[in-house]
Amino acid sequence: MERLTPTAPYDFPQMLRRPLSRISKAVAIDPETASYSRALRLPTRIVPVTVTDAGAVDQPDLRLAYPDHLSEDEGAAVRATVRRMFSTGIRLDQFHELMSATPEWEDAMERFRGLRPILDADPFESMVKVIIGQQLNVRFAAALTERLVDLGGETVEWNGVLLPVFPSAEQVARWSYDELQRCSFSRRKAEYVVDFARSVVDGRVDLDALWRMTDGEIGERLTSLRGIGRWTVECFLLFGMGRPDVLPAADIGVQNAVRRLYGMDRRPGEDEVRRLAEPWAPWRSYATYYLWQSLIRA
DNA sequence: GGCCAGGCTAGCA
DNA sequence: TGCTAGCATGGC
Repeated sequence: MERLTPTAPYDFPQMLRRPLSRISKAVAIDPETASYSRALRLPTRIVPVTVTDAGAVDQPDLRLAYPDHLSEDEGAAVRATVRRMFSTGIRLDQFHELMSATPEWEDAMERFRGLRPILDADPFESMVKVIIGQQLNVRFAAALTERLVDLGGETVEWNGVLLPVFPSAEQVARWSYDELQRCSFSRRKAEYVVDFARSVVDGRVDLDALWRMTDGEIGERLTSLRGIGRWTVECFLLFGMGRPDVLPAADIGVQNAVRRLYGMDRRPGEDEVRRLAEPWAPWRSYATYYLWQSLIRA
């Protein structure tokens, strides 16, 4: 058991009550004990991890457990991944300070105090989930993601439980479009997902290289692939790369949430959202996440 | 039953 | 560059 020492405020129980789209079969959440378990895919092996919090919002005590037979390098990789996924290095107090200057945000900032997104474990998984989420209601998107995990069929044993593992790019690349269509994927969505996996496997897309790129460079690289547009890249930057200042201003959900928060009589357009959001920089990703939350927990 | 959902592509002006 | 039809499916 290792301590992860995030900065306060940090509301772990609230983070576990996430929007449906971020929950898949590959993640086991126990609300009773406030614990989060899943398998991580390292280059060398699959590693199950469990994260718990024995503290409170203003004194978080986040802890990480994983099997003790890992090498030093593997342990370091697991710790780095979990720290990134659980946003332990983010100074959320600065975000709260910034947004508290806007009266429209007062209620949301109080309700969501300490809330951070739980990011995806790796870029491949993230992109696949975002492509699945295009233009679909979140519930159905979550169901499709579960079927994808089922199709992979891989599990790892951890504390007496079998944890399903999100399929690798190599696995998905071998599937046919038909296989995904039988899981209720549209033909196009099946093509987008499988083709993306194939471009990762054959090296046309270097996911590791993305970490060293700017948001703009990542967008340029990824939107050149069929099925990946601006919205998809923005969500990928948010949930896959953990970039802090992304604003999907064309997103219907963001527009609906802004409309409600600001008491508008119609849905604002992309430009209007962008203008309104200027003062939220450099925290526009967190503002976006809180807006989505406000829709789900209305 | 119809409209909508945390869009994208291809085709056209 | 900017607009639009078509896509596919489940939720409500």
